[in-house]
Amino acid sequence: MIGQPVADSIERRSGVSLWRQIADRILQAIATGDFAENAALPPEVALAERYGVNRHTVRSAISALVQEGVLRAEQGRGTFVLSRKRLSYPIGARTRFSTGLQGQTSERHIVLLASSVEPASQRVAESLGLARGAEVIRLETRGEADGRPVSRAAAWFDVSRFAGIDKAMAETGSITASLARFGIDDYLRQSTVLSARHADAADLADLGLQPGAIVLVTVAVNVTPDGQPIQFSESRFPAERVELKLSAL
Amino acid sequence: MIGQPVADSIERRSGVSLWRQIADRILQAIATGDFAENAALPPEVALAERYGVNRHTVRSAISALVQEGVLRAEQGRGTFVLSRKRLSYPIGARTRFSTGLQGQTSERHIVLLASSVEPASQRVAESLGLARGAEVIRLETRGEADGRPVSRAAAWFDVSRFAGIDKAMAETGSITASLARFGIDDYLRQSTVLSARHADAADLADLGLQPGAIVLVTVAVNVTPDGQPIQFSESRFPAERVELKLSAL
DNA sequence: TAAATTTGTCTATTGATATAGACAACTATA
DNA sequence: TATAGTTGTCTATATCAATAGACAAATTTA
Repeated sequence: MIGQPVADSIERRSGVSLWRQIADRILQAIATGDFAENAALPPEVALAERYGVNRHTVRSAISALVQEGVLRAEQGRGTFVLSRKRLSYPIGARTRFSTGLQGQTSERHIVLLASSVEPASQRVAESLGLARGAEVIRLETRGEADGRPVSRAAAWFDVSRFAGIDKAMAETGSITASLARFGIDDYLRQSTVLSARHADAADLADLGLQPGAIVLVTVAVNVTPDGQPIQFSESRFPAERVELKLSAL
Repeated sequence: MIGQPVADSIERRSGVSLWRQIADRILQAIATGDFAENAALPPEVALAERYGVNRHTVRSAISALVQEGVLRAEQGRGTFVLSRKRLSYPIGARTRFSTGLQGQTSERHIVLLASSVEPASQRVAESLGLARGAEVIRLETRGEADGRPVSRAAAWFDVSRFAGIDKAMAETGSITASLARFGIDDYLRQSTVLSARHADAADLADLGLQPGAIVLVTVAVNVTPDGQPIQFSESRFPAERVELKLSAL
C-alpha cells in the first residue's frame, strides 16, 4: 500500500524497454492533445523527471519518434510535434509534385537518390513506346515536404531523348524543371493505376517507416500534349502521411 | 524484397524483448486453440526453432508465463497449459471455501499468511456488534486451489470470544474447522457486498498477478444461526481465475 | 534396466538498455 | 553581447537480454 506506482506508470523489467514505453506515452499524449501539434515538447530534462528516468532514456524515445516522423528535434530550440494531418496529394491530368502541395507545406522538393541507364523492361518499353531492351534512364527519387519524406518513386525516360536528365534532376530538384531543359514545357498524365501494399524493406528505410506500414502505389505515364509518352513512373506514398485526391484525368 | 520477415514475426531492436514477444505469441496460440488447454506445449527446443531464437530465450518466455499462472513446467515431462477456465465460486448463505469448490478442483486449502490483534475499526466494530476500538483478531489468508492462488482475504473476529483462532487456522487450514473449535457448528452469511477494482501491490504479489489485474472484492459478515455476528471479512478474488456465482442468501 | 526425451542449472560471451556526468553546439532573449 | 535554456555528443559503468554450450535431474518409453 505504500509507495504504490501510479496507475499506468513506467514498468521496469516488464520485457518492454523504458524508451519504448516512454515513446508510447508521448504518442498517447499527442493523441489526447496533451502535447499540442506543431508545438514544442517539454524539454528533455523535464520529460526525464516526469517519467522518472534518465535524460538519455528520454532521448532514446524521442529519437525513435523522430525516426517515425512524429517529432522533429532542433538543437537549441526544442523538440516539436509534427502535424499528423496527412498531405492531400492531387492526382490528375496535370499532377506536379510541388505545385500539388502548394499551401499545405512551406517547403518541398525532390531528392535524387540514384540514377542508372538500363535496358527497358517489358512494362517500361510498352509504356514509353520503345522496343523491349532499348536503353532507358531510371531516376530513383524521394519527395520531401517540410523535411518529411512523403514519396518514393522510380521514373524511366528514353535515354536517347533525355540523356542527362539525372544531372538536371540533381540540380533543379524538380521533374518539371528538368523536362523544361529538354524542351518539354507542358505534359499531361495519360494514365494512373492505383494500388496499396505493405512497404518493403527499401521503402521502410527510405521513407523512415515502421515495419508493417502501408504505402499507396501509383503507376503512371506522362505524355506531351500531343500524346507522345515521355515518362513512366512508379511512386510509393506512405499512407500514414499522404492521401491521394483524385481529380479529373 | 529479399529476406523479408514473415508478417507478425519476431522483431528485434523494437524496444520489446524477444522473450516478451514470444510469451505473447504463446498466449495468443493458447487463446486460438493452437496450444490446447491441459496439454503439453511443444518442447523448448522445438519452440526455439519455431520462433527462431535460442532455447534460453524461450525459457524466459515460459518462465514469465509460469509466473503469471498460465503454464506449469514439470521437469522431465513437459510444460503444460493450465486450464484458463475460471473457478466458479458460489456466494450464498452457506458459503464455505473448500466445499464451494468441490468437484472443480482436486486440492484446495487456506494458507494463513499473518495474524494480529488490533483495535476494531469503525466498520469492523459495527459489523461485529462491538464497541469502537474493542480488540479484534485479524487473519490474513490466501486460498489456493490446485496450487493456484484463488483468493486473498482478511477476516476479523472478536478476540474475547475467539482468542487463539489464528493457531487453529494455521493448524486446520479451514475457517469452518477453526470455528468448530470454539463451539460454532454452523454459521450463515448475513450480508455480502460485491465490488471490483484493480489489484493493489500487495494483492499482485500474494496472488501472483500482473499489474493491471482486476480483483473481485466481497465484504461479508457471517453470523450464527441465531443471528449473532462472529466474522467480518474482506476477500479479493482474481477476476481472471474466479467468477462468483450468487445463490440464495 | 537402458535409452531417449524433456526441463533445470551453470558458465561464458556479446550486444542492447539504462544511468551518470561533463561539455559542446545552437537558439532565443535580456 | 552575454546569459540562460535547449539539444547533441562523448565517456564510463552497471544491468538486462540473447546466444552458445555443457551437463544434471526427472520422466517416459523401448
